[in-house]
Amino acid sequence: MKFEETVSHLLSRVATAHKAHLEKRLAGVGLHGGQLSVLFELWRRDGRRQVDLAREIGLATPTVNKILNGMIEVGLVDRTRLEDDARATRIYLTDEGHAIRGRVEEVWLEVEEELLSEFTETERYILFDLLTKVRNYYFGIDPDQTGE
Amino acid sequence: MKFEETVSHLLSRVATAHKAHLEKRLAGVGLHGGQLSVLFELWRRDGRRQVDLAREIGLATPTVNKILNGMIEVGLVDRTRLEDDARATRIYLTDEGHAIRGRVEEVWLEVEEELLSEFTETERYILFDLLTKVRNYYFGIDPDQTGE
DNA sequence: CAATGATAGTTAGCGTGCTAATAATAACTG
DNA sequence: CAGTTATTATTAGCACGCTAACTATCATTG
Repeated sequence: MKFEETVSHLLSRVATAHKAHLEKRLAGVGLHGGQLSVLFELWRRDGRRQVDLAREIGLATPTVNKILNGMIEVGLVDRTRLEDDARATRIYLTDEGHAIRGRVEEVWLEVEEELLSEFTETERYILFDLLTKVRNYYFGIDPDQTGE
Repeated sequence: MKFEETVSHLLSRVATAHKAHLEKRLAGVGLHGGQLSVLFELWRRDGRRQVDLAREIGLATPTVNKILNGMIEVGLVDRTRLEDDARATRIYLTDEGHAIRGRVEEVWLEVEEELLSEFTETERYILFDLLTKVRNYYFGIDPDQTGE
């Protein structure tokens, strides 16, 4: 059997390569990959609970917790306890968390453009469309029916 | 700016979701994701040096080293020192390393079919083609010219 | 209102990826 | 052939993803 000719194998290779590539580029603005995925969500809406962030990003809560600890250390976000629910916390962007957005967008556009330069206009559209389908496939799977 | 509408962001989401999905499926045959990528390469050709495996798979040598240590522990491969070069080692599949192949192929076909069931015949071909382009983009970048 | 169950965050521990730094050996060069 | 350079494997240490297990709190229900 030729594993190399499967979409799954291709996806795996592309996945790690893409992540490694992003990591290198983000180093220029002092960010890590995981931090960026959280920032994307916080830039959309501030002051949410960790569990809500995690669900939206599609990561496990311990993963988000660890990433947030790192972000608090470098001063990108603050963690505030809720008054009406002592279990939960709200995550707020600091001034630095807001300020870094411009630089990140620059890098992001560069990365996107460099990657897309390999493709024609039509291919870009199709690639986006097909990847969206793959994403929906994974995030559409009901977690309760995932296991056996 | 809408990060969600970039291919890079889509790729990131799909990347982690796909890897997590693979990991769950592979648990059924007692394998981890990294081990599988090494197995793919060893099934193609046995008895290669770690550095050659790493280059072919597209991983850093310390990463491959760690994965191999785990595989030796569970008895999938053996590590042999070269006689004519005391620095290098050769990695050989054990009987178990060969034997597991059938079960892995079954799982692999399942995963592939389930994912592809979302797509038409034409879309599958295009998806494979576009992902191949992305892979070539990342692995075609000359490491010497990567930096600034 | 006491007991039970659900929820939020955290800790511990593992596998996978990286870079930087070491040690040992091979290869090359003056 | 002595000294430098290059190569191979390894170690240490970090980020990121997961599950399992724990604590604290809230909600529900007897």
